[in-house]
Amino acid sequence: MPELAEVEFFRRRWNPGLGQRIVAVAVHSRARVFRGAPTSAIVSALRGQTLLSSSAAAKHLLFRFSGDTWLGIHLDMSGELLVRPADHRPGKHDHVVLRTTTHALVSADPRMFGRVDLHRGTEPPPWWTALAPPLLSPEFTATAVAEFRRRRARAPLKAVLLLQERFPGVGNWMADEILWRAALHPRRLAGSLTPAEVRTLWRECCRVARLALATIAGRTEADTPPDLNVRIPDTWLFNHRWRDGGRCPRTGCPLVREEIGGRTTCWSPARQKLT
DNA sequence: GTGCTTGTTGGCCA
DNA sequence: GTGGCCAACAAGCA
Repeated sequence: MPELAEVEFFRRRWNPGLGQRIVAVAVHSRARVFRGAPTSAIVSALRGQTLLSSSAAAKHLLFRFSGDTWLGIHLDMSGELLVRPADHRPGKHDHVVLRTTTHALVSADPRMFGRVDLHRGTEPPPWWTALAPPLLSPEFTATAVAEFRRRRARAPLKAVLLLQERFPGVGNWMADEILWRAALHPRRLAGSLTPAEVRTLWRECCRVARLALATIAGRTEADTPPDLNVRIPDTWLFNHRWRDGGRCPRTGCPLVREEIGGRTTCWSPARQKLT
């Protein structure tokens, strides 16, 4: 589920642990999420350390602890971070539980496509520094989008927007939202865009990232993912994309769903033309 | 039981 | 070498 803004939302969920000492660590030792780091190393590295800060970038989370210890979490499709009372008993899908004296910081992931990584050192791990510049950074320019489009000229726009090396944090629904706002058909080949269309695409990438962060990342702790749709205005494609018989909020015409680039894609034929 | 699922990766192929 | 496409990963839900 989590894309850019949802990842940021989950990052904030662990804020009650900031500045707190981890008094105990519980892990689900056989879970697939630990394929990047042995659970014994995670337990011994984090126990007794203090959570100093956290960051979210693209679909990744990085938590910095004292003792030059870092915990990376990728939530992938079904991961979620939670805060529970200190005496929380781990459920079936709670793979990491970091206990402070007041809270339990929980990382859960039913499908286990996500991963948990441990890093030791004064600097953040290499995979973190190698992430593409965020959509809202000065490095994410219309020129960079134009250059990338030239390299991926023969791929449909939908598939191109999902490439994290240029559009970090963009997932399925964000890609559809961006193309819908830019009035570009998801099947258009990236190489076919005019310079003006490239600029529009870039602008809508930034706009959707900003809107998503403002709307989703700032939700309160009481909000849970099933309530997500409630908070999102009906003027977005988001609220209509999965509903059978959904209609385009701008034209009122029926929406279409089809697989493009290997992913279910929703668009408004009245607004997004192929030619 | 069947058929879906908002992500990523590696292997295959053009 | 580059880039597009697909299956696989695993569990829950309708």
